[in-house]
Amino acid sequence: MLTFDRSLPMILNRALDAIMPPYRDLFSRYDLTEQQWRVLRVVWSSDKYKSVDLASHTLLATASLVGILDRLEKKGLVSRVRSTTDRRAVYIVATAKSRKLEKEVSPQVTAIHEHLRSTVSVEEWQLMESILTRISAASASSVDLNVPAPNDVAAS
Amino acid sequence: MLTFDRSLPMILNRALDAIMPPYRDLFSRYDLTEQQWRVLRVVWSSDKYKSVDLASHTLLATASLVGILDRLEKKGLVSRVRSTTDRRAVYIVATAKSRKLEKEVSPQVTAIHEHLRSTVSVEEWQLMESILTRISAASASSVDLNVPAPNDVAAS
DNA sequence: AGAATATAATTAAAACATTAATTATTTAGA
DNA sequence: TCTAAATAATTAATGTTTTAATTATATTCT
Repeated sequence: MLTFDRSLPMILNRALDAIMPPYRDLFSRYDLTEQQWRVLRVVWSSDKYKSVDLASHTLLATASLVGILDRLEKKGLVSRVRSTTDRRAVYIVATAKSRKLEKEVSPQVTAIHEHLRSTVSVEEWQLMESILTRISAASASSVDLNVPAPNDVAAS
Repeated sequence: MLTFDRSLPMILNRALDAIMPPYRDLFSRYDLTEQQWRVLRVVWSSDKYKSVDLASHTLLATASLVGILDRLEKKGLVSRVRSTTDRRAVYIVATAKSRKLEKEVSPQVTAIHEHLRSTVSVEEWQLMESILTRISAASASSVDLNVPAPNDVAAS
């Protein structure tokens, strides 16, 4: 029988609960939140990023991004540049200051990750990753099934 | 080389992002949030629960719990009963109204879970669960290492 | 061209998260 | 016993999430 403790959401939340504290401790030493770090990580990976692309890569809703970007901008870590070709769009770019931060923090993040990695074998790690990826993919596509196709018409 | 996309926090967050929408859709049909559901699930599993025990079973901070319980109480789904033996403690008990809700919603939650379960083999599911549990346990204990033991004295 | 539709970013409001401080009560120790 | 420390619940302040609505600009279609 399924107990609440062993439901997938609780398994995943418990794992996140267990692994995040070292990351959060590190980030807070640099006055960053976990979400701010997530945004920076993606911004650093490319020259330019639209908010909408940031959202998909960080798994943050665009509405949440607005406030996070406001605070990052206020700290001088990113700047917003209005696109000239599509004036609705805004590009988010990393500042020199944030590049310095990246060099300082990234190695420490890597160290935390390596420690996590070392707690199980390489094979187990890959297996876990592939299983979770498969469950995720299956869920995502089954959600899509509930969304009417472009030319779909309600039963009538 | 480690890419951000494949870090454990992102793998876990992506999985949660993929699997939660069906649960959230269901809960919102009953005007419940995910966290409210989590609290109810635990409250239903026993006659009495102190806030502090609810926190550990739901993975919610006690400070967050206060507001969630306020709203559940306002909806008439739980009530707070001050303990007579320890007047600091408050027991959270399920109301008859919330028991009705349980009977209606639980089967649908089970259905979502079974669908998730069916996307991978039983062996894979068990493996994933055990690997994540092991990583969680290892992280939790390594966090403890940074916390002074009861009789610990700072190096001097 | 002009109207309907779509898209990008933002705002608004309610719920929740996180950290630190506070209140009330209980327990432990000198 | 009386005080210091621990515990249970709460409050406060700041940051984030979620859903829905809004603004501005682009695109599509006739």
